[in-house]
Amino acid sequence: MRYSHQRELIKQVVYSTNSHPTADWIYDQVKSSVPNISLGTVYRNLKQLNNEGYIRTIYDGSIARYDWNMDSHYHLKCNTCGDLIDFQLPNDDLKKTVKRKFDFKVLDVEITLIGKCNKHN
Amino acid sequence: MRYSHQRELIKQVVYSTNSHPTADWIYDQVKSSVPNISLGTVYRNLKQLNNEGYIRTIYDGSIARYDWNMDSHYHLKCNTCGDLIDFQLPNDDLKKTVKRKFDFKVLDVEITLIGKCNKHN
DNA sequence: AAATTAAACAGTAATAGTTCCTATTATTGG
DNA sequence: CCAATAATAGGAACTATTACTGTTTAATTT
Ligand SMILES: [Mn+2]
Ligand SMILES: [Mn+2]
Ligand SMILES: [Zn+2]
Ligand SMILES: [Zn+2]
Repeated sequence: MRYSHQRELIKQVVYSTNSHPTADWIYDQVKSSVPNISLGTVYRNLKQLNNEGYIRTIYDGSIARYDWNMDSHYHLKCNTCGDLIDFQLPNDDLKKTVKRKFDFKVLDVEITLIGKCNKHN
Repeated sequence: MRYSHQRELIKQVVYSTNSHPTADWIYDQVKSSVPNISLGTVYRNLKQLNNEGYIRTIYDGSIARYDWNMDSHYHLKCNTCGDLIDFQLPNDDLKKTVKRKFDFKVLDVEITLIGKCNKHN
């Protein structure tokens, strides 16, 4: 992967926030340095940064958000303000612990384990 | 909510499978009984069935799938064949237990807890 | 049973997020 | 410096979903 000014800026923007930004938000930020960058460039580079392991892509309902934090961690999603908050836990008694530690009322738990099923051994 | 033939069929289709079907797949199924049903009708009714608590909507990456199983349960997503498989577990030592019980190699765990954060008490 | 009312409909246009295409520009190894 | 080609800007295309509108249908009232 060859160096590109745009990709470097995009990476910096993702690394500058804990807000799990969308492509659009990142686009707006980078535009202040490179006014005529195109949204396609943002998406292309986000995908590359994802594939190279610099960032990860998480889906918030149907929209993609980007996360510089590559540690194994989970997210609390507030369905009032939309915030996505990092958390890390030993997996025991999730709801109660989250209520106690984060003062976060869990209404819905979504767990997806991604991997390979036994059809492909 | 007034009775509708279309909604009844849509509900039956969702209840007839464990595959967590997409709107499009449901549309195709229902078309065999009601050839000129429109996709908008499928989406509208799926949303109503969801709001009335007959089915739930789950997001598989960026696309919506529908699930008749209203019990608290989780999903295994195979990233080779795309299958979404139900599972239910006490939340302890997830990866190892899943590997042992389901012969499913977990590459990535996604957990989202949806609720309300402490800003809204 | 006919008339009335409004929910649900089919068909289609619009929207939003994302990817694709192409001619041009920028990076880099030699 | 130059040639090779990766990356870009700008815009078209695509996909899943929602919104709009005139018509049909289910339910309620005469
Ligand atoms: Mn995170
Ligand atoms: Mn399920
Ligand atoms: Zn909040
Ligand atoms: Zn599989």
